[in-house]
Amino acid sequence: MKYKSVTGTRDVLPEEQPYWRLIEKKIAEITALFGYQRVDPPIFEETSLFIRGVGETTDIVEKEMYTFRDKGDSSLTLRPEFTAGFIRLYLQNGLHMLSKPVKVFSVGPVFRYERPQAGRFRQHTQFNVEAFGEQDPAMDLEVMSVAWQLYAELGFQGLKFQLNSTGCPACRPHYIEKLKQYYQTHLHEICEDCKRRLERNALRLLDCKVASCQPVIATAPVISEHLCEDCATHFTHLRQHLDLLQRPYTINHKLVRGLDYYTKTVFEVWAQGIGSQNAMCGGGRYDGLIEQLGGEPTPGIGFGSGIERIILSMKEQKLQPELLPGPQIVVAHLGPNAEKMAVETVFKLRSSKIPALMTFGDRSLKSQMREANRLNAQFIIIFADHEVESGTATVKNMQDGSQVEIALPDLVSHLSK
RNA sequence: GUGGGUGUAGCUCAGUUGGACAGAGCACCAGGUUGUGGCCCUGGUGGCCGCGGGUUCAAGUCCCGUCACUCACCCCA
Repeated sequence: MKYKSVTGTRDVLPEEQPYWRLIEKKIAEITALFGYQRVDPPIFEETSLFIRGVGETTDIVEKEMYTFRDKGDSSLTLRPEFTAGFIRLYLQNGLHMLSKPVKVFSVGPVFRYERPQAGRFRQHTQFNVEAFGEQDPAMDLEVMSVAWQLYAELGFQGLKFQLNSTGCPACRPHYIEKLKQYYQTHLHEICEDCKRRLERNALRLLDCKVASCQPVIATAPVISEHLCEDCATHFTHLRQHLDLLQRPYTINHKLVRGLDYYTKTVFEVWAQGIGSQNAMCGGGRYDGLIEQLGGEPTPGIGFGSGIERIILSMKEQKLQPELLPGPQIVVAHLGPNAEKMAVETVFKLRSSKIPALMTFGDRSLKSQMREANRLNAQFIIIFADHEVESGTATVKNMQDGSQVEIALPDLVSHLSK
């Protein structure tokens, strides 16, 4: 085969379309229910937007971005995430002048040059929700609930939030310092990756998966005990809201986000039978990011959820969407005059909004019927010599096998019943 | 970037210690009913056995390389 799809990309075939249609429908319904408006930023932006937005020390920026120069020698990058582009859109189009919060969402492809594995691709489709300009913990609850409701309506069982606070510039540095000090006293016990993390991204130490690191993690200082008063109060109120709604959650001290810009709330939604690596979504608050990208100091919170992962999980959990409807009518024909009648009829049916298709070529009636059967047609209309002479159509019900002869002028009204 | 597994028909896979034209099921096409589907039966289309090199009288089978897929790590949705 000469051409094949690029590593880490995939084709969505007809069999999978019902999943996509269902998820798109639920997204449209739920975002409307919560009052979020759709925006669609372009899929590439100036590279510097992502470098500043995502944070300089993460792998995403260092080696995972699809960065290229265009013919004008501008450095552009296929978006590796949504948030930075959203903020640019928000600032550029004056959405920041609207009353707060400004609540938006989008669905579309994002790109990262990673090694593909289960539920991970170089191009994947992300559902992203953001709320700008509101710091009330009830805002956090609302954004989290959008994600929750999507998975609940798709039929996932045993949903649970994983929740943590990652602090703010006032308190996090102190915590990180404590964490580093602690790890300095356990250097001989930790893995090589963790030694690297200690220098680069100390919070990441906490979700190391190496067995020998687990005892060290277990007795490490916990961030929720080192929050400043502002962050601690915010966290407490969010938990009270979750309790109020009786939404199950686990305080997960090991839950940290890879991107530098997160502050306070970080969360994931887990579903039954799905491991921590298959969190349905990841999100959190980023109260400093908008200012960092050139706006007024503005709080923000959002999440991203990979559609391919949702579908993967739906398949694992045997959550099947309804099949998309097939054509109702197949028009079969034997002989050249009959084919002309078939052509006219199939167009007439479609203009009456009846889904119809005709068979092509000179084929036996048997094979045309097989095709109708395969397509799950409700009716097959047969044209041959007899129908041509009498100006009628033979209409056969594919479910019960009954058939009637209908005068052509009455055909549409007969089938509309 | 690191490590493990796997590459044979459109799909799922068999191919015995290297040995004769490379197989099955499903799918597709045709016939069994020259105007009637699903079930059944018969036949057919379809493979440089991922690619390149090597060993050998002989390679789908063994060796090396490479690419791809896949799982895990790193990182992250």
